[in-house]
Amino acid sequence: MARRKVNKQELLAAAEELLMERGYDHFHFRMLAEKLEIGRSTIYEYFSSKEELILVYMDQLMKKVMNECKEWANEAPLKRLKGYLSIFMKYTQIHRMMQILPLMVQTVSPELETFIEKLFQDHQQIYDWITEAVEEAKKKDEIRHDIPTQLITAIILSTVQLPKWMDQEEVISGEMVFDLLHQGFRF
Amino acid sequence: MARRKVNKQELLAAAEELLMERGYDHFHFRMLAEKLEIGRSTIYEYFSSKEELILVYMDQLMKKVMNECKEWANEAPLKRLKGYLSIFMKYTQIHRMMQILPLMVQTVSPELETFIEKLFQDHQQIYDWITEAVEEAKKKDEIRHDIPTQLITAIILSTVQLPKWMDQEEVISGEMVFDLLHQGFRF
Amino acid sequence: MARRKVNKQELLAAAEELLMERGYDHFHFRMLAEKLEIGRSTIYEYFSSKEELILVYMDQLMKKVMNECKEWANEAPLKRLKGYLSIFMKYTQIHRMMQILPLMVQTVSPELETFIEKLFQDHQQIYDWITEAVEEAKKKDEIRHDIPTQLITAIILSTVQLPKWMDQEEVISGEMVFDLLHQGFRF
Amino acid sequence: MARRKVNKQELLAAAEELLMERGYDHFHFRMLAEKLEIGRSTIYEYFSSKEELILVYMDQLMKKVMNECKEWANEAPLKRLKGYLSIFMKYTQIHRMMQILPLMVQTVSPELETFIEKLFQDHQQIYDWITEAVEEAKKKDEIRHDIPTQLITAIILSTVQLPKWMDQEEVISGEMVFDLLHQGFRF
DNA sequence: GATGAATGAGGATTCATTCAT
DNA sequence: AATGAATGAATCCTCATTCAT
Repeated sequence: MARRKVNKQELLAAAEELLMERGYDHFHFRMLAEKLEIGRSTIYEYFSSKEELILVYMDQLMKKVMNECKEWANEAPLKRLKGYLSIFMKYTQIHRMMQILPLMVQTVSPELETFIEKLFQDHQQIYDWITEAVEEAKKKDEIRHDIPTQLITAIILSTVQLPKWMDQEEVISGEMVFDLLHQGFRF
Repeated sequence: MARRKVNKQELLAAAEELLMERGYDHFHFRMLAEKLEIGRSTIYEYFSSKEELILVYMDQLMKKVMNECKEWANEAPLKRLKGYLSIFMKYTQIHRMMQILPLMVQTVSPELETFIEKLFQDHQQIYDWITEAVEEAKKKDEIRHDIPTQLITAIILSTVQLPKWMDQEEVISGEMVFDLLHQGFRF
Repeated sequence: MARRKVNKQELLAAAEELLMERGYDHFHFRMLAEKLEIGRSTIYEYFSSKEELILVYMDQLMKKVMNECKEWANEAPLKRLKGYLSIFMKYTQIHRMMQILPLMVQTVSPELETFIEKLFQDHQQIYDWITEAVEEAKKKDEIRHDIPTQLITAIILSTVQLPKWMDQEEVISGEMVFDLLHQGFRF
Repeated sequence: MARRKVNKQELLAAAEELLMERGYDHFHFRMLAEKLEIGRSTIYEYFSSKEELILVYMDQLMKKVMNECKEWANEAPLKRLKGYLSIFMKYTQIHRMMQILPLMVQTVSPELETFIEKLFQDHQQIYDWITEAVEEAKKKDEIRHDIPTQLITAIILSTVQLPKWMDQEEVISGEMVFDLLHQGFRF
C-alpha cells in the first residue's frame, strides 16, 4: 500500500549497510525489506536469490576498486603502491567480502558459480597488480630484496582492514600507513 | 545406545575445526555431532546452547593467547612486540573471532552477555599491552614519534591475518614480519 | 509498451499446450505470458483468474467434443459407439481435464462453482449418450446382455487415454479399438 | 506437546490418502502434518523432501504391484493376463502416479533422479510382462494375430483406471473385464 | 551421561493478483 | 487495451532446542 518504487541501486545500497552491520548470514531479506519499507517478495523482482544479490553487490564493489586501481597504473611503482594502499583502506568491505566468498561456493547454484569464479579472478588481478608494482620497485632498487614479494603484497592487502582495528573514527591517511611500511617504525 | 564418550575438550576441538572451515553461520550442531559420531542432543549435556559453546571456545583461545603474551612481559619493548607479533600470526583464528563477536552481541541471551563483555575486555587487554610496549619503545627513542601509537598497534594486530593473504603454505616467520615493520621495505 | 495484440483464443491455445506439457499445477501465468511475449498482467484483461482461464478452456474443449458426438446422433447404435470412441481417442486431453476438475472444486471461488457444475453435467451428458447407445444396442441384441452397461460405457471412456499408454507415435485407429472391444481378442 | 510417535509407514499411509484426494501439487506437508497431528518439521526427520516422500511412496506401491504380478508368472498366458488385470484394477493409484512421474523429473534433485528412473524401469517391466503374456498367447493361437500386441497391452494397462470412470462404488471384477476384452461385447 | 524423536521459530521462494500509468 | 512494478499469502525447508527414556 505504501511505497511503490525501488530500484536495483537502492536495494544494493541498503544491502551493503546491512551486510556490513550484521554479516553475511545474519543478512535476511526480511530486514532488507523492512529497511526499505517494501514487501519481501519485491526484492525477488530484482534479484532471483539472496546469493545473487550479494554477488552483484560484490561485483560492483570490486569494479569500483579495480577502476580506482587502474587510475594509478602509469605511476612509478612506489607511488602506485601508495595509491593502492589508500584505495584499500577506503574499501574496508572488500576484506569481509573475500572471507565470505569461499563460504558461498558451497551453497550457491551452478549458474552463480561462474560469478564467484569471476570475483576470485578479480581479486587475483588486484593481487597481481600489487605484486607487479613491488617487483618493479625491487628492480629499481627501491625495495629491499630480502623481503619476499608475497609478504609485501600481503601486508599491503591487509591494510584493508586497518580501520577496523583502530579506535572508532580515528582517521589514518594512506600516506601515513605507506610511510610506516616504507620507512619502518624504527627511530 | 551408549555410543561414545566425549568430553568438553573434544567438543571444543572439533568445533574449532568446523568454525574455521565453514565460518560462524555455517557451523551447525548437526555437523558437529556427525563429526564426533555422537547424538546431537548429547552436546547439550556440555553446553547449554550453541552460543555458549562458541563463547567458551573463544574464551579458551583468548586465554591461550594471553598466556603466551604474558611470557614476554619482562622483555624489552621491541622484543616484546616481536613476540606478540609471532603469537598473533600463530593464532589466525583470533581475527575471525573478533569479527564474530560483535555480531553475537545482538543475538545472545542475557546470561551470556557478561561472557561477551569479558572477551571484549580480554581483547582490549591485549590491545593495551601492545600499546604499552609501543609507548615504552617510543620513550626509549626506539620507535618514531611521528607515527600514532594506535596505528602501530593496529598494524601489529592486523598481522593476525597475514597468513590468509599469502599463497597457501608459504611460511613467514614473525621475525621477518617484525623486521619489515621495523626497518620498512625501502632499500 | 503496446507490445502485442492478443486475443482470448490465442491465450487459450497457448494455455492448452502448457497445460498438457506441464500439468495443471505446473501451469503458471508467468510461463503463459512468456510464451506469448506479453505482460503477465495482460492476461487479466481476458480472464479474471487462473481458474477462470482453465475452466473456459475446459468448456471449449468439452463443447468441441460434444458437437462431434452430436454428429453421430442419428447413426445406428454400434456405429455411434464406434464414432464416439474415435472422438475420445482424438481428444486425449479430456482425460486429464476430468482428473483436474474434482481438485478444482476445493479451491475455486463461488462464482466459478456454477461453471464447474456445468462441466460435470456436460461430462455426464457424454456418459449418458454412450449409455443410451449401449442400451439401444442391447435391445437390438447387438451387445451381450450379461455385461453391465456401466462397464461398457466405462471401457469406452477409458480409451481416451489409450494413446498415452502406447509407444510414442504408433497410431491406432478408433476402428481397430472398436473391433477389439466388439469381437474381443480371442482367436 | 501432544503426540510423540510416528513412523515412516504411518506417514506414507497418510500421504497416500492425501495424494489420492488432492493430487500431487495440492499435497502439502502442512496438510500431512495436520492430519497426523504432528509438527510439520517432524516429517523431515523421515524424508528429506516432499519429493522423496512421494517417490518412496511410489516405490512401495510399485513393489507391491510387481510382487503380486510375479505370483502369476507361471500360469498359462491368458490366465496370467486375467491375473494382471485384476491387480491393476485394485491399484488404481498407479495410473495417477505414472502421470505425476514425468512432471517430477523437471523439479527433482539429481540424487532423486535415479529413483525416478528406477520407477520408470519398473513400470516398463510390468509393461513387458504383459507384452510377453500376449505374445505367448498369440503363439498358442489364443489371441487374434491381427491386433497389435501393443494395443492389447495398452488396453489392459488402461483398465487401471476403470473404477474411476464407473459410478461410485459399483464393484467390477477383473474376471468380468477380462471376459469383456476376451470375448468382446458383441452378442 | 547419552540419545532418538519431536518441534517451533524463522528464513528463502514462488506465484496469483492488484494497481497506477 | 497493455503493462511494469509491488505485494501477500502460502510453501518448503533448516536448525537450535526440548523431552522422555
